[in-house]
Amino acid sequence: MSGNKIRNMEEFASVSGISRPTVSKYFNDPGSVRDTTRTRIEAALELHDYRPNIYAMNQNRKLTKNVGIVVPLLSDPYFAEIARNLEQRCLAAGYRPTLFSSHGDPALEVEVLDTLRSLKPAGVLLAPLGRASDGKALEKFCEDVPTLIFDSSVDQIGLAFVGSDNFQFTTHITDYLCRTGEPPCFFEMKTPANPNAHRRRQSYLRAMEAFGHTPDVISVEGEGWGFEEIGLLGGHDALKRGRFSTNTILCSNDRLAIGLLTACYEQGIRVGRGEACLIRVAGQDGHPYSRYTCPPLTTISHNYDAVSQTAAEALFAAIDGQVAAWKSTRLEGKLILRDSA
Amino acid sequence: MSGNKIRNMEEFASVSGISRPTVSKYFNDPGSVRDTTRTRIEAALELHDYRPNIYAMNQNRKLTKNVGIVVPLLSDPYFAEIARNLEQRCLAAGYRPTLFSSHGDPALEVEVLDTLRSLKPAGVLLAPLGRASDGKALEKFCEDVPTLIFDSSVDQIGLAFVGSDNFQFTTHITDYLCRTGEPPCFFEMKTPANPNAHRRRQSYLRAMEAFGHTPDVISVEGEGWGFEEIGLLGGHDALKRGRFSTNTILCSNDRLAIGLLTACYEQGIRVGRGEACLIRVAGQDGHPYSRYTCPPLTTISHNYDAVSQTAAEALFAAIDGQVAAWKSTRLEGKLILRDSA
DNA sequence: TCATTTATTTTACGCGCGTAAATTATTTGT
DNA sequence: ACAAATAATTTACGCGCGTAAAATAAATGA
Repeated sequence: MSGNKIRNMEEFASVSGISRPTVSKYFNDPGSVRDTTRTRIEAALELHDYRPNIYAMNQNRKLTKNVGIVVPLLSDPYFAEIARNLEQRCLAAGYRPTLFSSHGDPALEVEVLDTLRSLKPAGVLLAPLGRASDGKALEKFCEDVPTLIFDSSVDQIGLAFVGSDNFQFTTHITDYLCRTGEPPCFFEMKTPANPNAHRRRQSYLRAMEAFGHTPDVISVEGEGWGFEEIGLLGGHDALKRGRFSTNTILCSNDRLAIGLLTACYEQGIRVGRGEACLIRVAGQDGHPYSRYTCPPLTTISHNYDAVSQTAAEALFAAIDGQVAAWKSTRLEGKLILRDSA
Repeated sequence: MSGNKIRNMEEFASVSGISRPTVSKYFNDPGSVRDTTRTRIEAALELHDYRPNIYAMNQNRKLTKNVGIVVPLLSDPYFAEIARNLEQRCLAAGYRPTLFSSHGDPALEVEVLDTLRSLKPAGVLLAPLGRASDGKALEKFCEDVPTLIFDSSVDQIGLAFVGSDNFQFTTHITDYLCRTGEPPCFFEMKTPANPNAHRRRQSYLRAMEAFGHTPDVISVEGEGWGFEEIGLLGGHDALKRGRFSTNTILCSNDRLAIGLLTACYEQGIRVGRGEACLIRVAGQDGHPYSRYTCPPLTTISHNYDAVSQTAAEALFAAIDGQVAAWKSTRLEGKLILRDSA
């Protein structure tokens, strides 16, 4: 930690009594040098706090240790949470993660990929914007950089896809709602940003048919990623116009549900499964804030840990040279019963 | 965009008919070359999509164009929003921002600073964890790297401090609450992570005295950054034990208020300013989700734009060599009246 | 037009490290 | 103790660019 300043690896090598190439080897993989050598290097490291210049390191390395993590919207706690999870797995595996957000903007998404390209990352964990993404740009990027797609799938690009099983999600929660009360209608955005939304609608329609009920989809207007606001405005509108055909509303996602709950509140409509409640509302995603809505939101939650782990491990395996055919992994969600439905 | 691949600046210089050092100059500052030269370079750029190797660039540059943005917890939408704002200002100013989160962990905060150091950034925008931060480490970092502290101040370190005026925040909203109903009691964490919390409590005490009311502070247990959970549990406890001396509760921050609102809901206590409401609840911060609580939360909001702008501009000025004495800028918040109080 | 200012080119060097090949030292197995 | 396997060292080169100094060219001004 103290001692005289070390300028470069050459100097550090000489003070530690090891040759520079060996020191270089150590920093690239501490396990690749002999125990006694490692001990001596680490002892010297304690005294002189030297760190290799990462720019010089990455300049010549065919493969950097960088991993890019890209999400559509970092201010969405769902993505923030999954990004955090992925970040820590990268660190644990010895990679240097860098976080990027597309901020809901396809042009920014392309810029992020461009920036990422110049970082020469060993791999990228990418959650695309979805429908609005520049498909060509994504595909080209995936050809150049080992990329694992997560959360929302776009064709068969990249190394693999890892996400949640939206069919299972919606089927499961629809089933629950049917068994415990009136069959639900489905509250969604007319033009969702995310392809998962389509799967959820389809799955709702199928499930309702399978259960012998008549489906009813309420698609509200609204563009962009301000889902709560869209749910709020669309909810107000639908409530005023008596658009909900049953007392149970399944929302396409939790953020929409959060907005709808606020609309219900503002119209004095009590939500929940109690006696005094007029309607039931359920969401999908297991959003970090779903616990704190009023009433707390019944939802079906992503398996954050499993999604992150599967995605990260698949990427690391690919980086390590383990070739595998493109594969789509969709993990099941878990029903979280709360007071809203 | 198409054309044959350019390997390095040498090749790009020759295809564009300009010397390499001039091309290098262009990439460091496009405005520093003659118009005709710039035009020719940009024309060549259209044809050959060359991008300088950032590692080679940064290796020898005394000052990179990197700017680090560090927040205590990126999954908190408040920090996510301010980080996004800062990020875009950096990009607009021609810097390369990189986002970091301490994830509420002092050890991680130190690690982040260590990582940042090796990035040789031109400057850093740092929102410290606060009380839990390793003060020595922060101070040392600020000596080595031009750092602007924002959100929560720690001594007089770094280039300057930019944040909100917590005294004004609390005084203002306390005043509002007193004028419109019963004077508020104050709901806070006993051991808050953030020094702003102390300022808010102090300010509440002063304001109450100034207005001739008796203050009442409810400090709830709970460690860490799960404020909603702390507000929920502490709220339940305080409600059960009749700890609130008035019908008006001012929370130390919005996330705590979100938890408290959920506790109220779960105990069947109607919140708001209407006839049927038993208590009023207000928050502080202008959290992105405060609009969607039930009832929507009355709060006093940070001036996100002004804080970001002031912070970013102060850092850029310092990077440009404009020396200025250490200074603390605290911006006023704006009262946002909603239904909760 | 000529001197002056400003931009560009040429030349040359170095940054800090990766990496490959050949050599030497150390460990391991028997 | 000796051969074989493994690790470390020496030597040497190159990556892609920044940057400084000197020479040259172009723009500017009177």
